[in-house]
Amino acid sequence: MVEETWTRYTVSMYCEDMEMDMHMDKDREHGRGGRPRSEQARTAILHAVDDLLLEMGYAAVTMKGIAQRAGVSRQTVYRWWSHKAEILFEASVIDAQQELAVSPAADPLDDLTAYLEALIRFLAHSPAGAAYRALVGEAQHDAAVAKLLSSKDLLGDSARVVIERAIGEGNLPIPLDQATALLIGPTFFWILSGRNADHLVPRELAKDFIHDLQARLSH
Amino acid sequence: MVEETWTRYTVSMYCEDMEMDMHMDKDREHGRGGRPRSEQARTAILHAVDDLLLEMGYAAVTMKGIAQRAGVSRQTVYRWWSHKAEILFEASVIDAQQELAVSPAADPLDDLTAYLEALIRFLAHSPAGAAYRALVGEAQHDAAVAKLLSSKDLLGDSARVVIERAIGEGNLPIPLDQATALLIGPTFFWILSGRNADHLVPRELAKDFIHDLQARLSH
Amino acid sequence: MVEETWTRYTVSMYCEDMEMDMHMDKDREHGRGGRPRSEQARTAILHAVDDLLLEMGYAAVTMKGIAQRAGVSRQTVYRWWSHKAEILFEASVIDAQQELAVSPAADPLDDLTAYLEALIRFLAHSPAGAAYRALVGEAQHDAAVAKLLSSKDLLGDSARVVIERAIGEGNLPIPLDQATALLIGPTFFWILSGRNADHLVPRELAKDFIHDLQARLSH
Amino acid sequence: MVEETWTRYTVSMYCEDMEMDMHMDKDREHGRGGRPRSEQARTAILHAVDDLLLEMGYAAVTMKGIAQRAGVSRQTVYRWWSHKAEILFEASVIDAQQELAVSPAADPLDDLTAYLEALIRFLAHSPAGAAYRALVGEAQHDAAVAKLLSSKDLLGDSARVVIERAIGEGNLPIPLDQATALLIGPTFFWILSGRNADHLVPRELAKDFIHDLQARLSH
DNA sequence: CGTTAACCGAGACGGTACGTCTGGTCTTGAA
DNA sequence: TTCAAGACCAGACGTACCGTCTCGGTTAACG
Repeated sequence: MVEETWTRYTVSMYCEDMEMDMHMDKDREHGRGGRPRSEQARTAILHAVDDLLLEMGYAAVTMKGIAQRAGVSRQTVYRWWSHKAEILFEASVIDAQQELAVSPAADPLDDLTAYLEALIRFLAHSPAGAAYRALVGEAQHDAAVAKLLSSKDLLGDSARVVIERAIGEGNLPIPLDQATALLIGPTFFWILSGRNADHLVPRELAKDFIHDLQARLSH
Repeated sequence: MVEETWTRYTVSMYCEDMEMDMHMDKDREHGRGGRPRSEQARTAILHAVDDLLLEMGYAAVTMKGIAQRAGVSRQTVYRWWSHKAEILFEASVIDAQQELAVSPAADPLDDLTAYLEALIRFLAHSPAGAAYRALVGEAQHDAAVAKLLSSKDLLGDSARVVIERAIGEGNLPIPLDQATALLIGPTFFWILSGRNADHLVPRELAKDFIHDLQARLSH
Repeated sequence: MVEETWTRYTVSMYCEDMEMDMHMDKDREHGRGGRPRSEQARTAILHAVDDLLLEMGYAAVTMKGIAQRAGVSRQTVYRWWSHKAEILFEASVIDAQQELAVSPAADPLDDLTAYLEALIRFLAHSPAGAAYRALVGEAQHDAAVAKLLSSKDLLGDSARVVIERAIGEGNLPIPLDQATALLIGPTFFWILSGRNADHLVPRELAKDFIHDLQARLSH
Repeated sequence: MVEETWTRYTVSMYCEDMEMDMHMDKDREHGRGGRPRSEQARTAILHAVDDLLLEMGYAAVTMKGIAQRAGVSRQTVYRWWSHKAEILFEASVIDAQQELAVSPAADPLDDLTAYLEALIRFLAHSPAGAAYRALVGEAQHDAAVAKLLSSKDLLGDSARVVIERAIGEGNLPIPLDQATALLIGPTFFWILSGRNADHLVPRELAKDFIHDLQARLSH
């Protein structure tokens, strides 16, 4: 099952065990009468956003431009998304989750290193990462975008998974949230402050993270 | 020499021992004849930007709005600054530097803790910090702003000063730049990703940083 | 036969002795099978137009607004009327005919005066008259509305009846059509050009009309 | 002197003895600073309205369309005119005045006949007349347009001139305004109600008008 | 002590995105 | 087949800001 479901103005992610809900959703939402939403229009819009971001840059990602590129009425865009940030988010979140999900490694250090490599690749080189950085940027001066972003903690979630797997939540001397900040923070800062991502050494950063935890344990 | 040029002409900091330079500057720039630049207009614009950002939020910071608020012609704004990012930067950089400069403490841990407290205060609560976060945001999808920001590494510079003072450059097992990322990163990520700054514990973060360095040394 | 067709299907007046026709109409239109047209929807729409015109003004008379107000689907409106002019016409024509029909008076001058009074009341103060003026307005730049209006010469018909009764067609020195223009024209112009209807003196206008005819006779 | 003057959002007509005022107007309006209004843009817009009305009909006369056709920004149109009715009015009023001004004839009957011929030509066949009819139409359901039209009584003014010349105001048994309604009314009604203008006989209408006045005098 | 060139305010200009609105059409499921 | 509901495309609405461009008027160093 590859379908996604959505509700008006919210973004619902792909989830295997959601099939049943989807049926209910559709029935509830569609509620008796009315032309059903055009799946074609929806995907055309999401693709248009992706394409525009890649080809023309963030400045060209415009509600008007999206509609034009998607061959869709402007009203249709506004009907389902309030801001371009919402479209951008929905268009990139699936890719982002995939790019940030790393398969487990035997060694905890390898595991964390692999994750940091993925994180760097995502933030510095991936289109989805570019969208994400743009959204983080907007969030700094737009409360609506900030709320949108906080509704789905992409980076935090992905880091939590890896940390739990590599360290084990029971072994953590600090709350999981703070651990994610220690793991992600230096890389996040390095890239968002415009520094060269090639100078980052994932394995060293992973080691730093482990040393932190060990030092905190021995207190 | 403490001065740096990053606007079309010159950004003059308010340092007493700079008067002479300014004279020279003026002479050089001014060519022969002509009305000199109005210092009154310049400060009015910078104050207008500050005020607008505080009172009306980032959305109201508009070239048009700035000019109106400053009681200045739109042309006069464009004559001296290309983007609103430049004005915002110039308007907040002095405050930022002051807020990020902490007086030395006896103990390295106290020193670092004091710095992190200042950093948190700056990023999470200060108007200048709000401006800085907005600029970092813009930089994610505007190369010009990115270049502007990288011309004056506010956070990096301030951290470097403290690290050198607390640790000593000779004692560092890693390049200074990477050390700043370890120190700043977690806080930077925490705040820019919209988390509650009150949950940060500066002293623990400072300890983490020191442990990192010690662990690296013992390798 | 009192019925006239001018909409796509049929405009049915509310006359008791028309029931049979309606039945026939329905049968004819209905073909075989299918849900019959909802009389409820039809009257709801006509009433909605009336109400909107009165309460919100002509600008609010919108196909969408009519449907909403009538609690009816947009499609249902379009199914039976092409333009909003058609609905407006159908909604006001009955009222208009009643308002323009004056009971005979003993004296020709009284008869004509009574008619002109009704005409002024209709054009200047009646809701149906407002609708009619709006339609005349639209007709100036919309051929379809012009054709619609000319299909039912409300003013001309009502004037013809009165003139025939007061003067007698045999006594007319000019064609009936031209006589109606002489009778109606000054009032029509006065009101449609935005002048104050209170300044009109129906009895004097009636006298003018009679003098015209007498002068023409004596030639 | 062929220039016109204008003030913001109002229409000022051509007037010989206005030269002096114009100077004052320009000085006053332009009031110290600011780029002066582009006469080129203004005439381009007025011509565009004329052209669109002729070529594409009233439906195509759109603020957007006008701007596009005139090669002018939309904002520039809105800066000087609120409604498209204002532009239409300003664009056609000069032509209208010229078309409705008839040179005096020896005989009063000839004078009035010539005027009615001009009136019929204007209302039924002239582009300026088409614009005028459209405006009268809009005025029936738009108070702003009604006010605009009443600010310059095109038809009334032209008729008054002729009546005064042909009859003499002293000889009128009724107010001048009412006389104009008697003269214009029948023709106005005939054409605006969609009847064939060729069936009008100006000389007979002129006679009717004269007979009216004579009959009123002899009371 | 007048030139003169760059400054300043005001504000009109062409462009273009914004978010909303209506016009018509189409597609559902129920009656 | 009609109905209510409502999504669809198309495109005009009026507003806002962008960056550029005239204007008339000011001002201080230069000659």
